[in-house]
Amino acid sequence: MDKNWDEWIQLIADEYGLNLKKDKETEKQKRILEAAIHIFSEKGFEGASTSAIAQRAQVAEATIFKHYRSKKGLLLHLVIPAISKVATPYILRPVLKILDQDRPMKELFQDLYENRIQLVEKNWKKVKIIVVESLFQPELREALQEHVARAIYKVMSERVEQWKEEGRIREDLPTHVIARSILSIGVGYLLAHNVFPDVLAPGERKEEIGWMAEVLLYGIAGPKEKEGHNNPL
Amino acid sequence: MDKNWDEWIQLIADEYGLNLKKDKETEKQKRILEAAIHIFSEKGFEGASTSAIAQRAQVAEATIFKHYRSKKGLLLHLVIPAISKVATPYILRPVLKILDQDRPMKELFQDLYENRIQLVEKNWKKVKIIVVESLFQPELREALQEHVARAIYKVMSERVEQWKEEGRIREDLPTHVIARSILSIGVGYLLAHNVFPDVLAPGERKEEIGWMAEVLLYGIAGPKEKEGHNNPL
DNA sequence: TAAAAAAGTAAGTGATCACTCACTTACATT
DNA sequence: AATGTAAGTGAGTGATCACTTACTTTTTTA
Repeated sequence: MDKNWDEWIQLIADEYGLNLKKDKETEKQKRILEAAIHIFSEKGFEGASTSAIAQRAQVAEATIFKHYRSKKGLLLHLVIPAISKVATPYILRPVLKILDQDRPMKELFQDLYENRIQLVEKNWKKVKIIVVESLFQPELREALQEHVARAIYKVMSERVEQWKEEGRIREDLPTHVIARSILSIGVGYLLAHNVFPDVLAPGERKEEIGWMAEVLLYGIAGPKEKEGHNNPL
Repeated sequence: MDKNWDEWIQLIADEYGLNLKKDKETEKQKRILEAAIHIFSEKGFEGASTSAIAQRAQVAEATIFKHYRSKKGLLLHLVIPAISKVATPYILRPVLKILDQDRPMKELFQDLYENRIQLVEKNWKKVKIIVVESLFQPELREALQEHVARAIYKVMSERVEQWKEEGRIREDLPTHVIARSILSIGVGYLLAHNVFPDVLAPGERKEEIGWMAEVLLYGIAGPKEKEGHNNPL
């Protein structure tokens, strides 16, 4: 969340007429945003038509353009505030609170996964829009990479290195590998449950999350395979 | 790859006029397919226009419709054969060959990741099209889930259960959790490298894959955390 | 080699797209 | 109560969309 981020947002805001302080939102504006989230996430940005959004929001099509200037302006009005929030203290605090507790790592990762999975699933439509659209709009992808991925990585790697010193995490693994592994296990769960349910995701959530933390910390190797392993113990 | 799959393909083939045996492909047909892969993967299905594809393929727009009937027919002509192949002996054999070797698990997973990551990266454009479009086209998603995800899961779970008996994999973890963990680590690498490069993916591939297998098998916990763990040894 | 079939295309088609314009309505300010 | 401003809209606009038709060229077949 450096200065470039704010500058970049201001550029986008000027170009697409975002009002960054959204205190004064009309009833109809709220309906438009809700409809846009629904239809963008269901059809994708290009597949969604402004007339369909207007119809769902029960407003005239012209009203959309009055407030958001263009279809892309409408998209960014949904996406930019959401992205901004992610690296924000408000969203990041629960993570820090969890990570900085002096408890067994397993409980800690369970809480972390529980917390972030809830957050993603509650905002699944927006997340889907952001992820898909970042595949096609380079500026969005760069913003996500530079300001969200980097911020998350920073928080994670700080903790990882501290844990290494305390002997709670293996010292022989590169920090970026550990950070990516933590994320991979979580993303894998989300993909399995939200994109291909029923196949890779049969269990209860609480229990599943327990297994995730278990695998992350102790791996899947059985006794036969562990014999030869250079255990740091 | 059961009977329903073949029936489903036949239905789609009839509706969209796919010729499932693509022995007789014209020079121009190849150019159209190449152009379609390029433009679909860059702009998405809805964002791609048939005129742009025709232009890139250096053919008249009508030629596309002569061969593929509709835009969606063109998409499915790319996507269905690719999906069909995945659960096919030709594509699956290398996996079985790797998994059924009597070698240390770590070497085995390294080879598995190496092999599959190469396959995905070589076909990255097609993979991107299939993944994104399956988010928006329910029939495509169901086909992927029913026939690819299930097939992969079957192969994986058979091996996992065998390994459990041999003591090479922990017996206390549910099979689906192990299968998903193996996939998650691989998918995490692919996402990091192909969607957000430069941030989570700084190392050499060979080395990275080594770390992936290491984490998968032995976890990230340090000596302090391992003390209390119910090690199956 | 003549006829049939397939490949290929130029020039359209109506439908739908994002977006604008001219205008009315609602509301806050003084 | 008058006035300025923002909210909201019906009826368009040209551009572009996927797709068709009527036709020519190339290849295959008998």
